[in-house]
Amino acid sequence: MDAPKIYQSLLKRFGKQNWWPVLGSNPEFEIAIGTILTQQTTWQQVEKAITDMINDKLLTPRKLSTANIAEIHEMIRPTGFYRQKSNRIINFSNYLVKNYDSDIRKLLSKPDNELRQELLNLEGIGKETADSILLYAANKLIFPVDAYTFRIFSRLGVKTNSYDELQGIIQNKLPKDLETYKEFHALLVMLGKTYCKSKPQCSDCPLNVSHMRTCS
DNA sequence: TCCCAGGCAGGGC
DNA sequence: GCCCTGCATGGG
Repeated sequence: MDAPKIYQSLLKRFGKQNWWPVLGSNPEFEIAIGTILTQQTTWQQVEKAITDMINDKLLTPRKLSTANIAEIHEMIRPTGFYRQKSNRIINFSNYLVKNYDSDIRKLLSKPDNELRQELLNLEGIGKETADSILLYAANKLIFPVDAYTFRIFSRLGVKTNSYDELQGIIQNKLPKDLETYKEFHALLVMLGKTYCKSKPQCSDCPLNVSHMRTCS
């Protein structure tokens, strides 16, 4: 059972997920900030924080780069790790102001490899966050590998803890199509939340049950 | 009460 | 390179 078949099963079971939801008028920047805020938390908390920032007209590189840090703390507190995340989004905003005239699209229009490496050099942006920005904000054919993806593929027999290896396996099998990439990542998260927490919950799993029962 | 969430960085080895 | 820990709030 490889990536395209898993994708079809999940799409049939859960339907389209329509990631990445955007609430304001600067989609690319909002998605990038969202990828930082959503680290190790739920989307519901991120939505609260983003809504607050939009209502206070704070969600622009210039505003965030000069805002009172205490104000940012209050806005994003629900997402957890708020002191680290504040520093990360301020640093990212400063970077855009200084190097890209506050226009994230100038950064996102760079070649894939160059852009990815540049994102990885920024504080608080690791592989999954960088790849989420590449896929959802820059519309590049790059697949983000998250903890659920490791867990699900491991239970299906693809046992690796190498991000690059699993990403390569998925990208080699998946149709080269943006919507497929975006939906498959979102669907894996949906499957994981529903059936694949650290303790196996395999009953009624849309994937092959005998495979999923080999959970560890 | 305990576990978990759409990770990352830094240290030890 | 891999493994561990701190970071923090909120919901089930």
